[in-house]
Amino acid sequence: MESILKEKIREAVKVLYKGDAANELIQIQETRKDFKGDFTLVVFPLLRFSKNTPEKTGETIGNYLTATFPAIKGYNVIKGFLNLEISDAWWIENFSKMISESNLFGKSLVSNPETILIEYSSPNTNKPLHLGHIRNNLIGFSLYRILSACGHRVIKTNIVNDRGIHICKSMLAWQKYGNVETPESTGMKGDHLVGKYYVMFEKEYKLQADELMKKGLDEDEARNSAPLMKEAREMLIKWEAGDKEVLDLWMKMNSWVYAGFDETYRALGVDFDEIYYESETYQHGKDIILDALKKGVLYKKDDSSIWIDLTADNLDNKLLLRSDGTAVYITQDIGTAVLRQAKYGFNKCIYVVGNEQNYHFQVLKAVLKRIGYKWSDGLIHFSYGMVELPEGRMKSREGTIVDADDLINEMKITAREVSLELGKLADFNEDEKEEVFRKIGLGALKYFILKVDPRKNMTFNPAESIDFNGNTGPFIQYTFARIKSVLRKADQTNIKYDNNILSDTTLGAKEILLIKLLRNFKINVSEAAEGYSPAIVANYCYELAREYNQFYHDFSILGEENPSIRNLRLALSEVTGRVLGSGMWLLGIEMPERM
RNA sequence: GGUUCCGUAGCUCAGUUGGAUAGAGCAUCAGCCUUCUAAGCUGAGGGUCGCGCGUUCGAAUCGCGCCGGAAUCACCA
Repeated sequence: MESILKEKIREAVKVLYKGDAANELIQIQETRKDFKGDFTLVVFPLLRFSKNTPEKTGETIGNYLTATFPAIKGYNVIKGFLNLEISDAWWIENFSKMISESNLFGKSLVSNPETILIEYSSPNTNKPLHLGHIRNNLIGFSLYRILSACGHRVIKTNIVNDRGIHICKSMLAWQKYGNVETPESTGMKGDHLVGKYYVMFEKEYKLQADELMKKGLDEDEARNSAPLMKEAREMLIKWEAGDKEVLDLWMKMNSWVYAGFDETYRALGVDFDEIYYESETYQHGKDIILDALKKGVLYKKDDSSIWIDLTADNLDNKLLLRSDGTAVYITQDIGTAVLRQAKYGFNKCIYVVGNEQNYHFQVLKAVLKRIGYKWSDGLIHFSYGMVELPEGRMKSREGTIVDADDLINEMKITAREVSLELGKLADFNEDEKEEVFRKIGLGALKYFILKVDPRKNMTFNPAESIDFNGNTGPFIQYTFARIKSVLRKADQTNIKYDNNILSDTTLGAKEILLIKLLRNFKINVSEAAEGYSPAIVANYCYELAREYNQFYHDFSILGEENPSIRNLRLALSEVTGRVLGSGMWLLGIEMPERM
């Protein structure tokens, strides 16, 4: 409609004022709720053609449009704003198309489909996943769905940080204090078991360092010479040298962790097409760096460490390989990126990684560019914000880390409590009930996190996250369940709706409002894709649910006497349900039929 | 100190190609279930959009300068 209107207005300017209005001068927007009308033309930019007052210009154009364009039934001018009123018949025709549409997002939204690789999750194998990972996973997975829905080819990948000194720490602690504990023997989830030993290492290590400081060493010396730290370093050297005993232990403990991660991923409903392991890609990164050194892009210091000078890019000199030849963090990212490009030939590679690593990704991009990879322009660091608690940042030292598994369980428990209290599922069996509780608990958690602009830091308030009223996932799920209930009842009473809404059906203001909102779905999805923001979809779903609830409250659907109006209302309900379901699906949120 | 990001109601957040009287939810107060699911709906109070200057017919939105907060600037990952 907007584009047709623009065309008509352009024509009006030509006929009325002999002017040629450029596209950006014709500003159409939806009329604000408190004014009469559907679409509004901002007339200020057109005054240069009319050479008249804003009011007079608005009236002249309004008259012209009403006379020549049947879809416009009237207009009013307030200050410099021309509010156009659209005929019911036009809305009905528009809505009728939506009813029969099978694909609500429209895969054809994008004219140039791209191959997009998306990396998210990126866990370390020494600790279980926490709240920060949850945000990361949810954003990454939702972006995958949104970009796919727009017609792109999207590959979900994960890079697992499975090597390094931090991994050795948990291995060493397990060896020393573990009493050969296993997930089976303890009943603990593997990632939690390994995490326990990582914490144990840090505790013992700190005791040793404190002891040495009492003996007069300064902090750095104490940290470096603590026996545990020395042992961990020796273990890393053995690992890099391929020591069988160390490798066996490493593989055993990592396999415990992976089993634990898989469980958490399954609970969250996220997955990957390909998982990369740092232990498999860092060597490739080293080769690339050594190769680039030969070409003279990099330089070697006297201690034989390898560096790149990025001062021309407004960055620093950056270390790429240590003096002992071992890899640093960025080494593996270089290797991984090259491997991925070779395999998939991506147009874009989106890294869903926290904003604390902004500098790292600037460097990564600059390094790849300097080495000569033109595709490095397609690397995008999707820098999402930190999750903080009401009392500040999560700190492992203070034990304020919110564990992912715990949180998911708590959400399910809360959902169970609330549901049982309301007692609407009396005829469900236990499994069916649990399934609903799961959907609601996870829906609440996912929506709570995804409704916030991903780029901003957010505060996670546990008390608010378990509130299922207002702007929450369960509110939207409830609206959906309510719609399903109406449709079931319609079915039982043999009231069928059909696609043919009579064009002379009278529309109420609320009904027009709903139609307008529904047709905005696609626009919101493509905006979410362009801006990499699931929050746009989340907030859209909320607005639609709220609007529908008002409509539901104000009007009877099944009780409506006039069959064509009843049919329209049923169709509105059905399409609203479909759009809510699709929108929430894009966020990875499941919708219960009843709750 | 350099770089990047952020600052909107008591709290959590929406709000951009600059547009009309800045919106929700939570919390507080007052109402609505004999009728399609009350996890809902209606109403009230609550704002110098951090501060100042500038650009413009028009600024929460753009520019500059302050103030406040976060992240980062490792031979850690």
